[in-house]
Amino acid sequence: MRYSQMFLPTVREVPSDAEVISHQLMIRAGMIRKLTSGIYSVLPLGYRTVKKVEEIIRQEMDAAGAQEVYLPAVQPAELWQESGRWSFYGKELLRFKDRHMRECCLGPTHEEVITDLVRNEVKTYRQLPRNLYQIQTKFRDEVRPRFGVMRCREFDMKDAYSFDADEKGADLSYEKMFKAYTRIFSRIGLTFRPVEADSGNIGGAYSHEFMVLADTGEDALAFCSGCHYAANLEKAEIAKPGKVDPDPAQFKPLESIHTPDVRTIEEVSAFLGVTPQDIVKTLVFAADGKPVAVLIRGDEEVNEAKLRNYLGADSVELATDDIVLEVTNSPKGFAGAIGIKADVYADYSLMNRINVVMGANREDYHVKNANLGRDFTVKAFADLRIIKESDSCPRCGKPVRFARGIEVGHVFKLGTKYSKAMKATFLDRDGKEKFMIMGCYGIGVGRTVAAAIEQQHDDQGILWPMTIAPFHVMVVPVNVNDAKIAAAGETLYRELEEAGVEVLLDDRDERAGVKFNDADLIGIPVRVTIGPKSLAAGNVEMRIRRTGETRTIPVGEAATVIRDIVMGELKALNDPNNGHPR
RNA sequence: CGGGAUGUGGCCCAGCCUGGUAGGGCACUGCGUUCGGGACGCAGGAGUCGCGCGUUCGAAUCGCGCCAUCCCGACCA
Repeated sequence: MRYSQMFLPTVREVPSDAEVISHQLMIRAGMIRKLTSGIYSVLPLGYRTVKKVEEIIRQEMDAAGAQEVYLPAVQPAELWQESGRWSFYGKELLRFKDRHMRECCLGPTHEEVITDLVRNEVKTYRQLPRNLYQIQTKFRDEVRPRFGVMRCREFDMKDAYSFDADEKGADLSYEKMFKAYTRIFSRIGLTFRPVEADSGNIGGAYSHEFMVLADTGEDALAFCSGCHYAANLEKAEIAKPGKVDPDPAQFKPLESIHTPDVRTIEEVSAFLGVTPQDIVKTLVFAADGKPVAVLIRGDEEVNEAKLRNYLGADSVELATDDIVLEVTNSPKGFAGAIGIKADVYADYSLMNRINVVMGANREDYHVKNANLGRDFTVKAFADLRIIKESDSCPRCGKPVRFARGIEVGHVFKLGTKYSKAMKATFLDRDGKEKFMIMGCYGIGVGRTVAAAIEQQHDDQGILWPMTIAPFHVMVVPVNVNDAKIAAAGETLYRELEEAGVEVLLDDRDERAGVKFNDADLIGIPVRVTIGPKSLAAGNVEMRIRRTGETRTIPVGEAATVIRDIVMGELKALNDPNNGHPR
C-alpha cells in the first residue's frame, strides 16, 4: 500500500474528548473516528488490525471444532420473554417496535437466538456436541460509554455457544474454549491472565475472564503469589477461618451507650476510642426487594456480588433510608444485629469474635460487648467481603497480589439456564428427553485491539505485535524528490510485497521528520529508511519500532533480511507452544 | 440518574469577567526556497461562535431553557 493513496488521517494533537491512551492513539493514528457517543467508524488502518484479530480468532475457533455462523442483530421480544431476560435485562437492551408494532431489540448477546436455532434442529444425542460461533455486531446501550472502543455501545464480538449431552461433555467443551482463548491472546501478543469471575447477567455455573494486564484496566484482580489461583476482585474468595466455640464466661455485660450523631465507623471508633476492627458494621441490603442485614468487621467492605450469589438473588443493592428505618427503627448509622427485623448474615471476619461494638437499632445509641448467641443470632456465616491485599490465597494460603486488567474475553459454563427456560431438549441414548448443557464464550474484538495498545505503546505511539500490526514493514524514502532514493524505495517495496510481507510505502512528499513521527505513531514494527548517505554506500537502515534497535543492510539483501525478521516474529507468536498466559 | 467540566473554520485553543471589527497555531490551496525526527516566506480559501428564547440601539460575550460531548459516581455479558 502506498501511503499517498491511503485514507489514513493522522492527528498531531491529542483530541480533547479522549482521555485514555488507547482512545487517543486510535484517533491519532487514524484508526477510528467517533460518529456519536459510544459509536465509532473504523478506518482502513484500524480495520486491517481488526481483521487480523478476527482471523486469529477464526483459526483457533475452527481448530477447536467450532463452526462459524452469522446470527441476526435484530431479535424478536418473544425469545427474550421466553428466557426471562426481556424484563430482567435493563435499559442496556435497546428495544423498539417495527411497523407492525411488534416488539424487537438489538442483540446485546445471542443466547436466545442460538438456543432457538439449536433446539429446532438438534433432536438427538447423536447430533451433540455442537459449538457454533460468530463474529458480529452487538449493541448495548451503555449508561456511560467511555474510553473509546473499550466501553462503547456498538461493537463487534466473537461469541460462541456450546451444546452438550452431559456435564462431562460440557466441561470438555469449556476446556477447549479456555485453551483456544489462551492461544488466541498469546498469538495476539498480549500479556494476560485468566481469572475466575462472577457470571453476572449471563448466569450459569462458573466462568473465567481473560484479563489483559494494564494499569488503566477497569477491573481489579487478585492472584496468588504461590499457586495458580487468580480471580476478579468481585469473585476472589476468602478462606473460611477455623471455628472456635466461644467461652460464655468471657462475655462481658451488654452495655448501651449514648452516641449522639455518631454514625460512621470512623466516628464511632473515635468516639469510643476503639479501632474499626473492634466494631461490627451492620449493612442493610435489599435482595430482590427483601431486606437482609449483613454483619461485617468495621474495616472491611461487603462484596455485593458475593452476597447476591450467596443469597441466589437476581439483584442486591444497599437498602433505601425508608427500609433501614423500617427494619432498625432508626435512621441510618445505628443499625445493629440485636432485634433487627431482617435475616442476618455474618461475614467470616466476625467468626470467633466476642464483646463487639455495634449499632443499637435506636437513634443515637450503640451497644458494647454484644455477643453472638447471647444477644443476637445470625442465619449463617459466609464469605461476603471484598478481598484485601493483606489476605491470603484461599487455595494455598500464600499472600495474594493485586493487579488491574482489561476484560477481553469471558467464558461461561451456562449449564441448563437457557435450555430449560427455552426447552432445548434432545433424546438421549437411553431414550429419555434431556436438557442440553450449554456454555458461552465471548471475545470483544475492538476491546482486544484497544487493550493491545493500552498495554503496548510509548510516548511516540503504538507498538504493535507483528501478528496484528496493520502492516509488517514501513518503507520510508527520506526524500521522494531524489530520483535515486525514490527508485530504491519502489524497488524494496516491490521486493518485499513479492516476498509476502505487508508493506506501507511512505511515498508522500513530506519531510523526513513528518514521516518518522507518523511511522512511530501508527506503530509499524519494522521501519526501513532509505536516505542519501546510506544509499550512496549501497545500504538501507532498518529500525525495530519496539526496541529502537537499528541495523544497516546492503540494498541487495534488504528484502530477504527483513522478510526473515518479519516471518520469524510471526512464527514465534503463532507457535503452538506459545500457549501460556503470562 | 446524581456531581463536575466543556461546546468558537477539519484539529488544538484564545477572546467572554468589562457587550460594538471573530482571532492565533496546526491542517488545506497556489508559488518559491528547503529536505534524515512534525521547515520557512509570500498570497489565498474556509466559521449559522451548539440550539432556542430573552435583555439591549447592538450579544460569541449578559439571563433563562434545551441539546451534545467528556470526566467522577451509580450501573455494567
